Amino acid sequence: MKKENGKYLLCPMAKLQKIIAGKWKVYILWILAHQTIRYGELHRELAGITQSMLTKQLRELENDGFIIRHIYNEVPPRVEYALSDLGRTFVPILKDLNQWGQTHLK
Amino acid sequence: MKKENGKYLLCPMAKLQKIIAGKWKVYILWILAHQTIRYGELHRELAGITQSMLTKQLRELENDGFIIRHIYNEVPPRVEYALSDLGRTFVPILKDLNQWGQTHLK
DNA sequence: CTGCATCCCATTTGATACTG
DNA sequence: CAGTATCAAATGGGATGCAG
Repeated sequence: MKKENGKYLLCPMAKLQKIIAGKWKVYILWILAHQTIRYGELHRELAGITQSMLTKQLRELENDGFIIRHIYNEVPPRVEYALSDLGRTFVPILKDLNQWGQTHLK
Repeated sequence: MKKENGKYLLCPMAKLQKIIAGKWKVYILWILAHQTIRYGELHRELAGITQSMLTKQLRELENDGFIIRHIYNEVPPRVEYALSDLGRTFVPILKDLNQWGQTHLK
């Protein structure tokens, strides 16, 4: 590992950590990694999350550039969420995390 | 991805997420990934963390089986921290996270 | 040097009700 | 259906002082 000014280069981890720090972020990304999904279905998959929290997490992921929100002008309203290009680059890591968890956290 | 009872298998991620959720956990692991280190030096590397917080995080990582605490009966007291076998299995993921951050979070 | 105890604040998360 | 608003609760994190 490289050092700089005698300190470890922790910076690259900093932003990344904030992304996966939330209680639901990785779950949301993990679901979106496999499919585009509507708000309502996402809410059902994430048993336990409240609507307000889900909305908040989705907004943050959107602002961080990880996901894309597609609004259809229909009645009833329909909104779909999908990974962005950036989000897709993160999928291999999600798979590794999942694999590690299955292997080591029995 | 496999489903079970109509829900995604999020469980493997659950415990893992709690480990990396803390504000300092990944940093501590990242430093320990490269060397065994004393409490004091770790405290200096992690600029900004308070002693009580560092102690707390180290205890949690120890309880989770990620790190090992080695106490030397000396005066002045000396305590060294190192990754456990389990902790070392997590190093590749830490490297991937770091690499991803450097690539995508400029 | 290592690290515990106490108090305190900020942020995060949750419960509930309501709306276009 | 897909949210927003409001309030309450839990948690995380920090400041400070003390101790073996």
